Amino acid sequence: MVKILIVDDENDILDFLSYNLKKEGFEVYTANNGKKGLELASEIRPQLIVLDIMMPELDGIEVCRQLKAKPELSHTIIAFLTARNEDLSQINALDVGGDDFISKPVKPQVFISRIKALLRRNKGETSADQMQIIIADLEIDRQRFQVKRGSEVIDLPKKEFELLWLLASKPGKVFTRDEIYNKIWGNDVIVGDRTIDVHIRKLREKLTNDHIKTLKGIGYKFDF
Amino acid sequence: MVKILIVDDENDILDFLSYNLKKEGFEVYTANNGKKGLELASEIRPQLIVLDIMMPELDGIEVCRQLKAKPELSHTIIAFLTARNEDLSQINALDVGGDDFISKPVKPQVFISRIKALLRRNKGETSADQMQIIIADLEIDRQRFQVKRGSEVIDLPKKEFELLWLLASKPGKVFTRDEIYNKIWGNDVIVGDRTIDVHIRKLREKLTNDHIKTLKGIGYKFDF
DNA sequence: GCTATCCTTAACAATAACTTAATCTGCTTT
DNA sequence: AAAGCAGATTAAGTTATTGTTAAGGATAGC
Repeated sequence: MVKILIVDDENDILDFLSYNLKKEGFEVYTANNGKKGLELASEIRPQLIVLDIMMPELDGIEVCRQLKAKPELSHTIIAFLTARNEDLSQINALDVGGDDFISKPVKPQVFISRIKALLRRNKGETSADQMQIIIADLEIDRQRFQVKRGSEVIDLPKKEFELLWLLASKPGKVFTRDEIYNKIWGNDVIVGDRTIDVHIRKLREKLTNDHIKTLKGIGYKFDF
Repeated sequence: MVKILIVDDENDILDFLSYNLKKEGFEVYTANNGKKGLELASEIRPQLIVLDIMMPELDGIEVCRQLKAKPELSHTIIAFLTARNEDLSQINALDVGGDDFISKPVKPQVFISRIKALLRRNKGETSADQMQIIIADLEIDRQRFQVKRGSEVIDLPKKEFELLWLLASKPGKVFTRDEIYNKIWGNDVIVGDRTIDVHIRKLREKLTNDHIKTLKGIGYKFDF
């Protein structure tokens, strides 16, 4: 049975996430502050810990740091909960050893599917390069050149896949057209103005979800 | 008489699988939850257990773990039933001691032939390296350089066999042409552009089933 | 040495993926 | 409100990559 620990200072959120995870058959533990979280983690050794970043006293980042310091917990999967606006803390949290970010407000379905995807990912290999990006409701699999949304599998042709991979590799970052050209086509290849647009369009069509956002005059970004 | 136990929470599936196995002359038992499954298993000692992974309360993985803990059942063959999308959980289930995965929706013919293949396999040795891959409706046998589909036996020449073996060893993974060259011909050997295609074509011709998929500009993958 | 099977090659055909071009749409600017 | 701009949309080319076929060379078994 997979054990999951949730650490958040808001009891409502604990209840809500806990309920949804239990419904999926997980063994769920909760803690409403960082200190208790650390103690519980040592005791129960969960496979995965959901950590709210913004907490009084011991914040999520610090809890994560201390978890990683304990050998028995250093390989536990960490999923951070972030408020929509504090997205810049992502970089910091990744440095500290987090595996994923889930932004509040949390939709149950998205939450569950990311938790499952994370658990799955860590079973694979000891992660060679990065072969997978888990983001929003998508699982982008470089090994298969395909994208999964829940149970739906979407095969993508090469250029479309590379484009999605690029955008999703730094969610939120705006890529200019030039950047995209350089990374996907290479500096020397010259293609017309509308080529990217067409690929973007096809991606949007296939990932019905509207994650790719246009910033006019600037570029594109993956929004989640 | 070979005894088979099926554990699944959906009665429709129990009936369906049960019917097909009985038709083949097996002695079939069923349980519609993990707990009953464990009890029945201890009682009747089946040679093979078909276990649905996704079940409420006690899931298939956990049932398997508990089965393996009982000495009298630790050598029982376990075949997991998985939903199409949760294929990555395969790795975990194999860790836990599963012998095979059968993905839903189940086709009767495929189901039967895999069950038979599993029973056959366990007669032989205690599995040296890996000498056999059982996937989809195929049984790929490295010792004989041949493939079985149901009762049909297909002999393959070396290169074709190696190619199939490679692709089937990581189902779903895309192998680039370069990877294929390196693994099958070796880094130094240089063969023309069309060589792989021709082998692929011959494989497709022989395995009438259409498992080998082309991703243009990327490579080939075994799709199941 | 003869034969059969396997492997590779080459020429050509087929096709999916990619690019382009022409036309729209919506927004901003003046 | 018209013009101008940037991107969206479509459908129609193009091209690169793969499929197909047949034939010749290699290898092994007899």
